[in-house]
Amino acid sequence: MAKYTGLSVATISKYINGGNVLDSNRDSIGEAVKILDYKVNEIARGLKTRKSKTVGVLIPKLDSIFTTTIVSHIEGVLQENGYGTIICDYRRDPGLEAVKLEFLLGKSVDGIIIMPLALEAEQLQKIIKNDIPVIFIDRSVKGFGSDVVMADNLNASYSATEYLITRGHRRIGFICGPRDIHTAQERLKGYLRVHGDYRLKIDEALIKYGDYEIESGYNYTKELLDILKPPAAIFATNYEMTIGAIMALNERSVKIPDEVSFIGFDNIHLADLVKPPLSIVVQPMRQIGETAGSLMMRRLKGDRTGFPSIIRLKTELLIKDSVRDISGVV
Amino acid sequence: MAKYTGLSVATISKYINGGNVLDSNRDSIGEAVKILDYKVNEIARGLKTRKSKTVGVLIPKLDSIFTTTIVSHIEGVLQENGYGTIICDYRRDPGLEAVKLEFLLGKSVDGIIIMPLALEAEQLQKIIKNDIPVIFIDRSVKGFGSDVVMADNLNASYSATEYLITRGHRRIGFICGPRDIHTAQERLKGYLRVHGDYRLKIDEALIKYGDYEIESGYNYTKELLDILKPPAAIFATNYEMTIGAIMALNERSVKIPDEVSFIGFDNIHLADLVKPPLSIVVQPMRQIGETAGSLMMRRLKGDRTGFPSIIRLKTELLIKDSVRDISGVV
DNA sequence: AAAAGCGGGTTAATCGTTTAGCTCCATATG
DNA sequence: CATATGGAGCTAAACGATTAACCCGCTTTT
Repeated sequence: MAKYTGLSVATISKYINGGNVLDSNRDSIGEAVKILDYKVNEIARGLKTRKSKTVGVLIPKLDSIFTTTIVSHIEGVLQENGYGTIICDYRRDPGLEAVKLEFLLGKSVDGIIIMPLALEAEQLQKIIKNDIPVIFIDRSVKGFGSDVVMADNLNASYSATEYLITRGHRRIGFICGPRDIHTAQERLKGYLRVHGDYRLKIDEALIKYGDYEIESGYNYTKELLDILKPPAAIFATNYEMTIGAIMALNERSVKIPDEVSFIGFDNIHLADLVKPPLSIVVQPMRQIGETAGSLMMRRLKGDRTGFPSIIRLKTELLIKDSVRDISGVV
Repeated sequence: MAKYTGLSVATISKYINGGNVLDSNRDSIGEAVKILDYKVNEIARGLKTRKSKTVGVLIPKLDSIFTTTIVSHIEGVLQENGYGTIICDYRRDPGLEAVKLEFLLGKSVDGIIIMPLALEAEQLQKIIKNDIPVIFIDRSVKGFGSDVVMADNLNASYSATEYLITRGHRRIGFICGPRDIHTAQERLKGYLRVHGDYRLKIDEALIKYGDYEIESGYNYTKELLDILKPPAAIFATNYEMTIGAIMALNERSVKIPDEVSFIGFDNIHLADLVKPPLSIVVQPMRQIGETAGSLMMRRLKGDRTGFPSIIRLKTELLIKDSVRDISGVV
């Protein structure tokens, strides 16, 4: 390049990075770029600027629509800004989670977006010594002050449960996520709070702690059906457990909503696939991804306004035909 | 590092890259690594070796289990080998497809794994001027000699259709993918070939060309139900169209398999979710991902044996209860 | 005993950028 | 007219590794 134009590399660097260059030179460099098909070598640039123009995305699993839809939109925003997205799936393995986090840092990513599982603040602190931006999605890590983008899980669960209550349901089976996951705690809180607000007693037997996998949705639904006074409604609180619950209900030939009313989570496709169409809590996956992506871009540009910001995005309760109104029935 | 040990950087480089170093020095360097918490700067290394230790993965959509499961296993293999996976979702947009491909190359990836849509050989040739390894998954690009890893679509479709035929079905609705996609062509070939082998006539009205989206599965299923002599069985040939088909059948309250027999594709979760459980053609997603990943690793190591290799992986026909045996019925 | 071989080290160039600091020249200012 | 001012370009040093070329001294070979 320098040779072709007869200019020094410094001038060319100026041209590329928008410095002052004479029009005539500007033209000749532009021409050279075309002819030599010049592309900046981002690696060399990265060495100098200590920026790799990539961000790492660390997620628990890549085979769940919820996660991948978010990732897809993160990737979209980042790519528009010239940033690459290095993805790491830790397969819900706490060991891998830390390993892959280190791996990402080894690749000198400029920022990290994490959907954490078992990661703890201390550990994070140790692994991430340079202060690159970290954004959590869906869940946060206690004691680690950082931006978080998540759905408003508490209200999501509150209003779904409230919907059941106002339709006359009093015994509502609740298939919850793991006790140690923040999202799950929030969803449980919503369930509990609405019971309090409506002065309803809580029957612990109706609360099942699953592990967010199909299997547990399946097993706990069966358990719920088997207790002495089975619930008149079941609320499954994530994508996979919704699938499992439906499998169990189908297997037992339980009629929805005649015998049991049902509300699921996330699984918007599923909603219309089974008969009758299911009422579903829908998380704003696209919005979560885009918000996380653009927040990351802001942080990468050095804008620390509002740090650490906790962004809760509204969920939607999609009403279909899987809930029976028994409020009139005595 | 060099300062700490009193050795030259060259010696340290040898240590890192496995050259001959005196035991005593080896120890002291090892100690220095610990104390200084030294990590090789892959960017600097990349500048010299012209390797970024990252592989680009270009896919049409990140919100389909089929794709993401594959990506997840690709990522797994690559990560084990120290390679990062930069992902790009082109959202089934041919424009974006080329743009993101260039983007990936701009990030100096060492190799590229593509699930192509509209990309053509010529275009590819132009974009990829340096001869980095390219591996196609699921579909190939005509005229571009490169490794391909895919499911054996022809046989998959052949045996699913054959299964229907041997159960007495003669009019089999076939919801095919787009005419210009190789995978879809292969699946169609299987359908046609088995008809030939069994000396059955083909009714063009039973073949619907969808676009691999839910919507088209839904619409074409309805169309199939509406023709004068509707098919006794329907075979949907991808994940999304299987969902759509089931939605349509549900909406029309068509009983499976009493009124219509059904075989779906890929959607293994769905299989048990609906009543009755669906028979499904299952692609070996994990195997596709792992094969593509390790093939990429081999190519990156310079092993060109068998190039270009076209790897077809066996699919499985998962038999459940959605097909009625009418071979005895006259 | 001299030559050859080799293990283990060093030096210095290099990869392709960015950037601080300098020079040069033209224009504006007092 | 002498002096600031500042635009545009250049030089050269970095960034942190790899690597070719070379050197030293010990062992082995003849």
